[in-house]
Amino acid sequence: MATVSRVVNGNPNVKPLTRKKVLETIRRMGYRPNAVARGLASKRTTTVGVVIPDISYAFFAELARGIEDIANMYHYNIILCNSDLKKDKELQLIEALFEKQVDGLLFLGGKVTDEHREIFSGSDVPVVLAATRDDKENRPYVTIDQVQAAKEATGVLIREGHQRIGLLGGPLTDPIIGYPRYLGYKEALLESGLPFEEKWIRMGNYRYDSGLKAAKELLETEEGPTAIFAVNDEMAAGAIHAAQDLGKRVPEEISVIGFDNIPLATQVRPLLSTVAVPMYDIGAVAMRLLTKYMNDEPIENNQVVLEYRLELRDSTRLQGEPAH
Amino acid sequence: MATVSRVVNGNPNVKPLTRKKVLETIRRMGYRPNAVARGLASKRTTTVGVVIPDISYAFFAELARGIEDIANMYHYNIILCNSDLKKDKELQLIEALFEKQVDGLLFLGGKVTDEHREIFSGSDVPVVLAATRDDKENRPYVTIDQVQAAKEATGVLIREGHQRIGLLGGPLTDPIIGYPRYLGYKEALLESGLPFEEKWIRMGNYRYDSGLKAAKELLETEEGPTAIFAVNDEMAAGAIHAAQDLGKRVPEEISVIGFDNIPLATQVRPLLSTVAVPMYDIGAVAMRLLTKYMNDEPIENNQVVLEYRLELRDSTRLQGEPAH
DNA sequence: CTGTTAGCGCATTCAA
DNA sequence: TTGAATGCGCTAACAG
Repeated sequence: MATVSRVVNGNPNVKPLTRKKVLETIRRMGYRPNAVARGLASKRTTTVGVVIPDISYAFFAELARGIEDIANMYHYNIILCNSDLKKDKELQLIEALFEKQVDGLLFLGGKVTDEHREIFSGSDVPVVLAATRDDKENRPYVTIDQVQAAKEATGVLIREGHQRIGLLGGPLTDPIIGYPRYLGYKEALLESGLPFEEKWIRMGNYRYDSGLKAAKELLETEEGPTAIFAVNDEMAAGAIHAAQDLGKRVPEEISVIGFDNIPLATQVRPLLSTVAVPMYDIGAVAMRLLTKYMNDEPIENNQVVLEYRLELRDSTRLQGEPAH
Repeated sequence: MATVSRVVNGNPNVKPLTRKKVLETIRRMGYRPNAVARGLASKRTTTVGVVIPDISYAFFAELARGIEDIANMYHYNIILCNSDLKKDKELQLIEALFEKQVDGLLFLGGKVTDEHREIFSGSDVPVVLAATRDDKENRPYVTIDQVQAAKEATGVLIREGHQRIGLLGGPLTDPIIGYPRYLGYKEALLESGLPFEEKWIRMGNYRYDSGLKAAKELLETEEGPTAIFAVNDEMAAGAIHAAQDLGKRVPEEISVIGFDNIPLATQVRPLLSTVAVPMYDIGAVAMRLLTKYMNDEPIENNQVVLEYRLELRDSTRLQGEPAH
């Protein structure tokens, strides 16, 4: 019995001939190791929990792919849970994941509250944040500099000479996307001495339809913006179509820049200029970092800020890529 | 100890006062049940395995959302695995999932081979197929009638009066999408007495870029098609843009119809006419069916064919919805 | 209604 | 290099 355990787990202390015989017998009997029993005995389940806002968003789907690929590479499985960004659901899911004895947890894109911190620190399971961060406590994360990126995106419109730049934002209560990207927009305007006007700001829910609708409102007003920064690509695509529906040409009359660089960005005409966020990499790097924690590998940097890139295509007029 | 187990599992055979005391103590101690131990003892893990081609495809992401929602509703967790439609990877994943003692398995959108059948029947874990089927063995599935739907989509173009109808297909070796949708296209043409020409057929990989490229080739040829049926929306969107890039107006000069009705269909101009596939429902119904198997509930129908719907928007000229 | 007992299928000592 | 014994934390009879 112990010997079988040894060969199944690749323990070298088995005579080659014995190993061969065991393997043969395993094959013949169709023996399948019970990972649950193994998990109970070894206290390792080789599965990690992933709490993600909504897998049906292109952004998170791509991130999840990065996570799963790396997990698979290190022989982990992932238990995937949609949180819809609801705190109570998040908490309940994390609890359930801990009960299932996951070896690690990836928490994506939600706000980290005291309740999160309490449940996280009540366990010795490593937790890595992805596409979010905890600015109060020191917890490992992988993300990008949202404020700076939003600032640069807005900067593109400014350098094109626009004086009236609108914002298609997300809820300011969203500390992960909505607020920082709003902040970047605001800072860019203020630093350039351009007017920052509430009336050129509309909040959406990150979906195409909300972008379409909000952009229409913006563009229909007197003295409306001549350029729009949307905090994600879906809304930006909506803005392009809103402009077109109103008979305005993009980018000749209206410039639009988005954020994320989801596939949709190259599936609209004109091609959408945007901030290319390394979605897959955020997931992959976060998962890799988590494996280091789970296997007690040395960790040089547990708070990684990935690079983004301005991807200027045809919905803006500026050419080339500015340094940043 | 047994009493604690009873209150944790909601067993009614506990005196209310005792229950209260146990609950109180649990809270005070911060006791967290170990689901792995429970799984070993009870032989139920309340987790199901999901093998899916690629979660970063909008189609499967939406399906996965349906699965997870219903799983969550019935207090199951899902272990999500991307197979990339590779048989060996699928097999290996299924094996790993069985080792982890999943209570059930959802197998999505891959071809079911003899090797699949062997591994499936070598276990008593219930398996439900979603967005695919096994036409050789009698296994539960949830899907739509691909051939008929493709036939109707093609029929829309035929009724518009087109004589030269092109196909943007998938690999004919793909028995789930590529082949049946090709078949529907072919049957529709033949039944209408229209020419079925190889030269009007291009195979893509379901991605936007391949649709764009293939459609360009098709539309640039002499005597090219005046209408295109793409077997999925991404390629259809590519076709719309290919036409536009060539200076042809959609739908005035070229009609395009897609398949799936992913969000992209309403995020291009003109809005894409397509076959609305109930992606979320396929996932949800499949998961619900699986819960019935896992809980030994009576099952009236274990091979469900869901309804699709023609969603005629602006990339075709036909109005309204034909009966089917 | 509650406590006692015996596994669940493994990994992990410890001896041999 | 191998086998025997122990226990991981729980559920499921069973007895009381």
